[in-house]
Amino acid sequence: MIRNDIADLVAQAIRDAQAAGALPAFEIPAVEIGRPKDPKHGDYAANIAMQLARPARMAPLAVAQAIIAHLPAHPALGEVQALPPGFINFRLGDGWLAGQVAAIEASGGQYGNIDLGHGRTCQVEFISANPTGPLHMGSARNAVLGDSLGNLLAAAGWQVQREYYVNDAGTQMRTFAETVFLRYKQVLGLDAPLDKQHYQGTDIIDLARTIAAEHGRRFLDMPEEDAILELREIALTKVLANIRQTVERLRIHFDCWYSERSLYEPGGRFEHVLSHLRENGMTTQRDGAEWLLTSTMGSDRDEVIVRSSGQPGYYASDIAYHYDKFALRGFDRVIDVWAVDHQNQARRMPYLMRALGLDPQRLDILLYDIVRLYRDGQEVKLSKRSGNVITIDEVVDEVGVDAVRFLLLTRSNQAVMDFDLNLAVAQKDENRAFYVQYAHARMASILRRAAERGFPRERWADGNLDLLRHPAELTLLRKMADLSEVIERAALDLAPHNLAFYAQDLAKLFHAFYRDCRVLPGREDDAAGEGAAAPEAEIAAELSAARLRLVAATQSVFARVLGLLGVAAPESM
RNA sequence: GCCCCCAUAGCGCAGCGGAUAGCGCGUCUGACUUCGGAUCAGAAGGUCGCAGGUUCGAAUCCUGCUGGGGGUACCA
Repeated sequence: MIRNDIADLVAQAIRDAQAAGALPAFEIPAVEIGRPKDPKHGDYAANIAMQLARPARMAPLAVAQAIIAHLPAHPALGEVQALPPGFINFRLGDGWLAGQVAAIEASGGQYGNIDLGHGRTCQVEFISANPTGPLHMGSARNAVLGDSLGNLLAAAGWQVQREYYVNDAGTQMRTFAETVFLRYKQVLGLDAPLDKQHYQGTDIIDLARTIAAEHGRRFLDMPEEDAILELREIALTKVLANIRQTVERLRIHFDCWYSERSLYEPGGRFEHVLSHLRENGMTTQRDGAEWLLTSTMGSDRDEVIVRSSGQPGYYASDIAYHYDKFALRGFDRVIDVWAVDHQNQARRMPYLMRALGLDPQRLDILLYDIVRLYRDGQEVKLSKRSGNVITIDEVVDEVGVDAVRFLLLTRSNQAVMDFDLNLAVAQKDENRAFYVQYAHARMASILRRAAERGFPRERWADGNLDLLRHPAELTLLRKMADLSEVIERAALDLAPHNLAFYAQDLAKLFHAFYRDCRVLPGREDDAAGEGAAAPEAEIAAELSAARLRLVAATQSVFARVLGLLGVAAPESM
């Protein structure tokens, strides 16, 4: 990455300046390279001279000049200058920028990739919504964040595994099964009122109707407990099938669907972990329950691992599941994507990790804030209890996958998201997904046109990139050269929204280039011909070839970024 | 009570301790006989919630306060 190269060059220059006596001896701090906002300050800036002013006992500007005087040459660098109060500004060379077209072509669609992961394994676990009904819009943000994060980490050198944790154990599942049973009885004409704690959603009526159609009245002719258990399995299968379908529509693929219940099978993970913890003296009996001694790991309290009833406690599944992830399946790193209402649980995870003898640094919890849905300016309240739910499928039907994915990625994770169904569906200026996709389609259109006008790829594939010197061309190239830094920032912060903003910026710069720079040989050719200057016509064709390479390269960068976001890159629209 | 998150232009939001705080929408004014006008250019619009502190330098870090959201159980 060019920024790191510059940091290395500066550190080297300081050492050389010290060796030459231009700077006094002092310990060299880490060199930070920033990005100036104002383009006239160049592409990169170092503030090191100001930091060194005190130890060097020199004016910041003089330090900066001494560093520049000893700066080794680098092919990417153009002008380098010192400016008050002591910044060193670096400008990328035009030739190097133009050469990025070739670098993009050679990257095989992987331009911008970096290597933070060094091939280590990283599991991203996301969605993991209770399988008690269709996925609703709250899960959509989770889905899109998790999936894009997976793409991003893969681009950053991690070996990514995507996992959906199926909460098919516990009391929620029990309540769900009871609700299905009651609805089933209702469908068959029996009086079976729901209780307050049961799921009120009408989707379960449909579910019960289907089950009644397939299985008849047979669940009425067996002990109620048996009926509930059997219905639980049937309903679970159907709900999961529905969830899988929705997930596919969102263009998400999970490598593994992990059953919570499997943790509690005889001889399963939970038993294994529990005995492991007991052997290590990490549990104790108190008030009839068994507690995990997280207080010895820095927590303000212990956690119940086995309730006095004999049932596993709240954190039992988390303990067994994460032990499985790290100690048994051996992921180097795990990221759990959770909604902000799990913040307390998230805060306790590091202590659980320590109690398990695992390094908490290997686990990241990505907390994101809620989604508020609006229609016609009115908030649509989601409430599972009342059964008022807007499903992902409904919104995708209305808005389309691309708008849903893009819009959900245009907020930072910890900002509340207001999602207006009408705006998203309007597909006008408000919809940024369309703006970005339009830019890609326009590039595709230009390349199609070139071929139609007898200028196919073979004729411009080796166009002379040194002709790319127009400010609009160079600005576009600068932005593309940024991609690896955007990927780095987004991967380090677990913040895919950086990519969504980058895509918009890039689209804007492409449109500016399109405005200022004619790509296809057209009127400019004719004008040159009228002036009886045949060589100029030839130059126009060469310039056109260079620009076609630039357009094709830009298109591939766009496809890449849209791919990381999980948004389609259409050839036309 | 305690803990976490949020507060930036009329509205919606970006912004890794750096230079004149940006983007979109909205408003106003403009741009197609030429590659996609689903586009582009220009203008107006800010005491970065308030008050202190750290720093050569703070929207960014620290403390306190105000306002909004969330979390705090042998419930999941």
